[in-house]
Amino acid sequence: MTPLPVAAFERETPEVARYLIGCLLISRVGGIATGGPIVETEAYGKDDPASHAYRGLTRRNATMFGPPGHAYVYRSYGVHWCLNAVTGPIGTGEAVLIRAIEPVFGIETMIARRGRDRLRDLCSGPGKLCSALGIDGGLDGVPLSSDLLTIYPHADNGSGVVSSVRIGISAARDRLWRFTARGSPYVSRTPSREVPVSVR
DNA sequence: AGGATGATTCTCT
DNA sequence: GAGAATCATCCTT
Repeated sequence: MTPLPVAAFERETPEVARYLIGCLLISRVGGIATGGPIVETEAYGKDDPASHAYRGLTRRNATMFGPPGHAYVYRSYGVHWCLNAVTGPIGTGEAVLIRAIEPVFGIETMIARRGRDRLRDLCSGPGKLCSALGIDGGLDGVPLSSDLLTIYPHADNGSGVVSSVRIGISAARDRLWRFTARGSPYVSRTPSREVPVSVR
C-alpha cells in the first residue's frame, strides 16, 4: 500500500481537509501499528485569524511554514499533543488538524495508552488520538509517508463528507472548515449544523 | 520576569 | 452545557 503523495497536501487547505476524511492514519510508534480511518479534520488556512500561523512564524509553529506532507505536532493546554498535516508550499503557514479517527488497528494498545476501554473514547479528539497513537512532540516535522507515521489513501474518499464550523476557536467562527464523516460515532462532537460538501 | 491565553479533556449536571 | 485542571508558549514590561 502506497502512502498519500506529497501532491495531495499541495492543494487549498480546506480541500485537503475534506480529502483526508476516509484516509487511513497509521502510527507505528513503539513498533506497534495503531490507527484507523480519519473521520474529523479542520483546516487552518490562508488569512485565518484562528490559525497558529496568523501572526507569523514562531518557534512553536515553525513546522507549519515548512514543506507540505509533514506532521506538525504541538502541545495544547500544556498537556495534550495535537497532530496536523502541513499543507501548501514552503513559506506558507497552513495545516490540517486531524481531530478524530475511527479506532481500528491496535485497539488493545490504544486502550492501554488511553486508560479508557470504550471504543468511542479512544480517538474522538485531537489530544485523545495522539495519546492513543503514541504521538508526541518528537514526531513534529516527520513526513506523513514515514515508517513512524503514515497516511494512506482510501477508495471511498469523498462520499458522505459534511462541513461545519470549527471547534474551540474564538475567531473566524463562520468558516465551514471542519469536516466530518457523516454519521460517524467516532467524531469529537456531533456537528450542530451540517453543510453538504461538493465532491469533485 | 510576569501575565494572559489557549486548535483540550474530563467530570458533573 | 458548564467549569476546573494545567502549563508551554508568546507578548508585553
